[in-house]
Amino acid sequence: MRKILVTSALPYANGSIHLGHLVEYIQTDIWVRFKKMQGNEVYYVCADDTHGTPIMLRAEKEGITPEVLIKKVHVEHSKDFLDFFVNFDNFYSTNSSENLKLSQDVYKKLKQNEKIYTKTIEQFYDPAKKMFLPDRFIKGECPKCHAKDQYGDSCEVCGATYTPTELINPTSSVSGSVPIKKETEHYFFKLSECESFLKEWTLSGTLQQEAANKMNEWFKSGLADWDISRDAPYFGFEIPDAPGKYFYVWLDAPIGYMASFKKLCDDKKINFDEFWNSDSKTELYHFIGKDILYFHALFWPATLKFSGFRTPTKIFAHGFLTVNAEKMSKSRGTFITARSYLDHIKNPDYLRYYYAAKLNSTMEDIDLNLDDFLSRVNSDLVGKFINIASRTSGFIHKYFDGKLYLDDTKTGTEHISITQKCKDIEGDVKTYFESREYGRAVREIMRIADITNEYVNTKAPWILAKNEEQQKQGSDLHIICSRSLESFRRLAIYLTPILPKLTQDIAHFFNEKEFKLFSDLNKKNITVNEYQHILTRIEKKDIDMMIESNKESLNQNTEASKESELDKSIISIDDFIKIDLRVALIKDASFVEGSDSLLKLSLDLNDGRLRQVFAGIKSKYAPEKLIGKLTVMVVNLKPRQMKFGLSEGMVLAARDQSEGPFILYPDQGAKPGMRIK
RNA sequence: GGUGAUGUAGCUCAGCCGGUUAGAGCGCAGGAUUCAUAAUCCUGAGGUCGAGGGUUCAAUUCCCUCCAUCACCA
Repeated sequence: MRKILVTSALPYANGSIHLGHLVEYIQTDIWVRFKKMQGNEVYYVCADDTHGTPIMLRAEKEGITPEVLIKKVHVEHSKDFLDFFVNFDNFYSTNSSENLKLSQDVYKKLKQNEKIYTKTIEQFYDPAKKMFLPDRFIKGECPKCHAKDQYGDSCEVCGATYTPTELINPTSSVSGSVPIKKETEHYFFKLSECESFLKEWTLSGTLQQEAANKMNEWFKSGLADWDISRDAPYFGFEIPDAPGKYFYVWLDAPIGYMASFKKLCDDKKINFDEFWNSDSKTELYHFIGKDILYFHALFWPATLKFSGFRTPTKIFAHGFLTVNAEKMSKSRGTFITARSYLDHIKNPDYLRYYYAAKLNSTMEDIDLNLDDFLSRVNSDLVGKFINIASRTSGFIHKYFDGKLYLDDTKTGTEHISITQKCKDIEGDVKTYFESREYGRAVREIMRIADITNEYVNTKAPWILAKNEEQQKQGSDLHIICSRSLESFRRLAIYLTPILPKLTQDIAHFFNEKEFKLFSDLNKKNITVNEYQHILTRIEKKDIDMMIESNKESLNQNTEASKESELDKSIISIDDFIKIDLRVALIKDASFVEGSDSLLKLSLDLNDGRLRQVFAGIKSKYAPEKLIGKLTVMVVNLKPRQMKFGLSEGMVLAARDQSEGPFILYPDQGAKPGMRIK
């Protein structure tokens, strides 16, 4: 009997659960149900991740406190999980007294172990809002490709990564004001000192091969210390003895696993220390998405290790969900929330089945192909699996009072072999569940469902039933239908971790409350109720409507974002003023040797020096025609080193695809050096 | 840009350490059957295993290059 604690990653309390989240919760829930069916002592905990700037700002925007916001979201999330049969033993919140205490304890121990230090760093600060800004709340021009409106950490256009300080013309997306750089003291965790421990830990079978490879990459580039503090205002936990300093959300989030479990322990009288002491003999598994591997495979074990707790037994990372082979998209209607699925498709077991059929133990992405989803669920579950009961139980009920006949001593081997085939796959199915190769498990189970259908077909009980002799106890008719239904029951038990609701209905059909343990497989006296439809097919129109409604509800957003795109192309007077346009006298102009298009201009702004500008106007203007004329020049353009020399600005000229360039001349009276605005 | 992963029949995927005519489910075509929610069963068509090189007696399977897609870059 093993003692196991399992977690799924904490959903951020800033948005709804969607089908992408559900890959992980369903994957974990299947595993937990499986381990419980084996009779192990298993606890599955999770919590809302409630801290951080985005929560704080969203609450403010909605005109409520963060506490009210996260409570609202917690209710919503809890309902979603419940309705998808994600069976947490406790679904808690990181904003709990348990988490506060544990976070501070962990921190104090890290400090005692000299793993914490402070350092003054320079960060962007929003002077209007009086707060420091996380990278993603600063927008500006990419320093590499000069794409506008990029986040403070990376450019979505060219993919460059940088620090917010490198952005050109940064603005705060909180207040719109120009952020200033400001010094502040931050608290750091000495991750760099944990390298040897982490190498040992991550490379000792705690991670999937691919994840371990990823770790190696990170080790190669060296581990940087981890900034664990944020300045007020911040929605989170204050750092002990550090007024105005808060734990960065990623510090207290994983501790939320412990806190959620602590609450469960207090409620259910479970020994918390047995699971978390450094010498714990229990097992601890974290299911996560591959995107947060860094936090769970580096920070988290290091934090635990150096605060005196046990480290995770294994980290199970999975890939992302795509819908119809593409990233979930709001405009395509494939950004589907859990609630929207429930509203339209209704039965969560369909999705659980489909995910299970595609899940494996790797970090590969999985695809929800909606056409495939429809046909797979309908043909596997309804046509193939449920059909076994549907086509045979009528005879059992009609002639044999609902009782199955499973006496091996009076049954021919060809019939027994159906039972045997079910038994044969039991070991493999369990191994596949254990190793999270659910797709293989499903394939095996469905293979036997096929064999059972073939068996029924070959034996044609409907023909036998016409013979009165066959309507007696122990007849071939009785045997065939009994063996088929027993096979059906066994397969249902195998499928129980995946399909909790459907298999519970099947249990009821067999006059049982539920399939609780794999030992239920050995039940001898099996009876069936009259068969009623347990499962209906998915209808194409429901899927279509789901997509359509997600499009609809998001069209407004799309339109809003289109509008803001337009807004973005409009610049303020302040932006325009930044361009220093001046009247310039062309003192000299000449051809440039080696260039087909350029003229070299010498421009006078009446400020005591001449500026050299290269202009691509050779095709239209002879140098001598230009000398002595006035034109318009951008003065404060960053000088650019060209092959022929430094160009200190540009002159303006009009052109389109077929004509031009035509340079600009100011009206009479304008003088060199005059500002144009 | 760097790193990693993926690319096998219309669709979704399996193919371990290289070895005879490359597999499954779904879909499709033809047939059978009527117990079952037109479900089931049988038969069949469909793939130059992303492209090009290389290693080898032999490569979908190993190596290199390229192309495409995806992810990560704290």
